[in-house]
Amino acid sequence: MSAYYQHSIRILVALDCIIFGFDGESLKLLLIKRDFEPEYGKWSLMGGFLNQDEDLEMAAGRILYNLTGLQHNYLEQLHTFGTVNRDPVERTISVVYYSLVNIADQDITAIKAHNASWISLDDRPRLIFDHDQMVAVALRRLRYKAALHPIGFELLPEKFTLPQLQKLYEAIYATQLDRRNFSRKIMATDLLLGTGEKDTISVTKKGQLFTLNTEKYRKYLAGDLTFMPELTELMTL
Amino acid sequence: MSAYYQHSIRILVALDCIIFGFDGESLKLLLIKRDFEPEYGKWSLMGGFLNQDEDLEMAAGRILYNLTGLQHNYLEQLHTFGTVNRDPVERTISVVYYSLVNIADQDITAIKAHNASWISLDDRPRLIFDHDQMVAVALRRLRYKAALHPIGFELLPEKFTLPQLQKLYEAIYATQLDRRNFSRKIMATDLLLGTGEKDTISVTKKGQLFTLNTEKYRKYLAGDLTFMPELTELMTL
DNA sequence: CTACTATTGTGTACTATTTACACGTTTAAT
DNA sequence: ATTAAACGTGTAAATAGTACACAATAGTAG
Repeated sequence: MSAYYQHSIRILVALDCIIFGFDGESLKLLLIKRDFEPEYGKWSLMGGFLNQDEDLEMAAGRILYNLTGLQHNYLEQLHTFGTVNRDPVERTISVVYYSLVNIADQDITAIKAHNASWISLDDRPRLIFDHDQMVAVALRRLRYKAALHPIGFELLPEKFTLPQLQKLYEAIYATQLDRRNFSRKIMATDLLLGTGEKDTISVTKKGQLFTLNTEKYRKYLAGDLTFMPELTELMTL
Repeated sequence: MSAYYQHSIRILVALDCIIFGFDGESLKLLLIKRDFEPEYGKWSLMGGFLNQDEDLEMAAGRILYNLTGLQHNYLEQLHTFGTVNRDPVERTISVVYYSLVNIADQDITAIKAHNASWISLDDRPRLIFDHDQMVAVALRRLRYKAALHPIGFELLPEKFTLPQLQKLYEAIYATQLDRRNFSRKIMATDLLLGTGEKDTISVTKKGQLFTLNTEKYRKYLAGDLTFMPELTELMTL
């Protein structure tokens, strides 16, 4: 080993996951009430430590899988937090990922086993360490990203109606959107395929159910097309 | 110490800095030709290891300062790279920052001492480890960010002309912009203050020199205003 | 010192996009 | 059958973006 490396310190590398969900009304976070030390009894994000033979992304996926039973979700690295005293037990840097999941797909048993629950962003309790800061950064990133790329769909079930999609965007940006303009805008992207089926939930007129046009969707995600740039104004609200 | 922490591994945390500059013609990177091991003689980004009592951001700033003699530059965390075998010597994760500096302000002695040079993005040599990937991510981020926030100014001297600013944007996005529309667009942001002075470089008609309206600039950076959203199309080119 | 060239500064018409707003249709409950 | 709530589609006005034209300035060549 090179002398260059010899004198440097080795420290703990944690991973924390911010897991967003949407229940049709408000944006939710999957948080755990800790039944282990340190900070027993307090609320925190789901986390863990990096293993020896594990890439960062793999580790984040493992933690997400353990908690939710979900794999192949939208998972993106957010930021690395490394203030000296952020973890009072031992110097630890935390690589934070955020994930978008469809609440309906979750594994309830796994979630209960971890003492986790879905909590509305607005009602969330104070979290341990710098986890509140992590959530704030994640929300900003979600707004940033969802304005330019159609990642919102990751939060919805396979089939969804236009009003559902609109409610989601309104929840993300904490704003009201014009139903008619929203509809035209979304339809112009060619991202939705009508299924012919009708919504079963709505009490009055039932909306048409759509699925994602996955081919177009991939193009948008790859960045060949941008989505709703006019929302960029709301990114940092 | 908690048993929870006991079994986890501790690993090396490196920092690498991607330093962008602009010489009036093309975007440049400050790269070092390594006169030390490992990978002696090859090109790489400027990097180092995290110290015990150092925040991540401080460490990145230290590395940047050591190389360029510059402080208080634009410095933003980019991404953390942690593939298992990214560093063949020992498992290391690298927290990567990117910085925008005004080439004219640099400390030439410090740069020479580190065997560093400014290299055009287009002519850059192959870099060690995963540094090429880091640069690719940084360039994408720069394009993303510069379309929505006026960070480009960080690359220019205190006083600059409109044509200089335009050349910068053309370099970042590898595109041609209409001079007249660009001018109107920039002026509408109210970000520039005319100094009355004239350019000294230009051979023919000398353009007016501007400085940043720092008050407006801060508002834009804070995200209260967005900059050139129509460029978002070019973000991922 | 005049004509020429390259580059800067400002203006205007045209097109596309966004926004604001209206009316008819469907579903279920009374 | 009537009513209320929510869906679906349309259109005009305002805003923003694009394409293009011409005059002014500073150096250079003859």
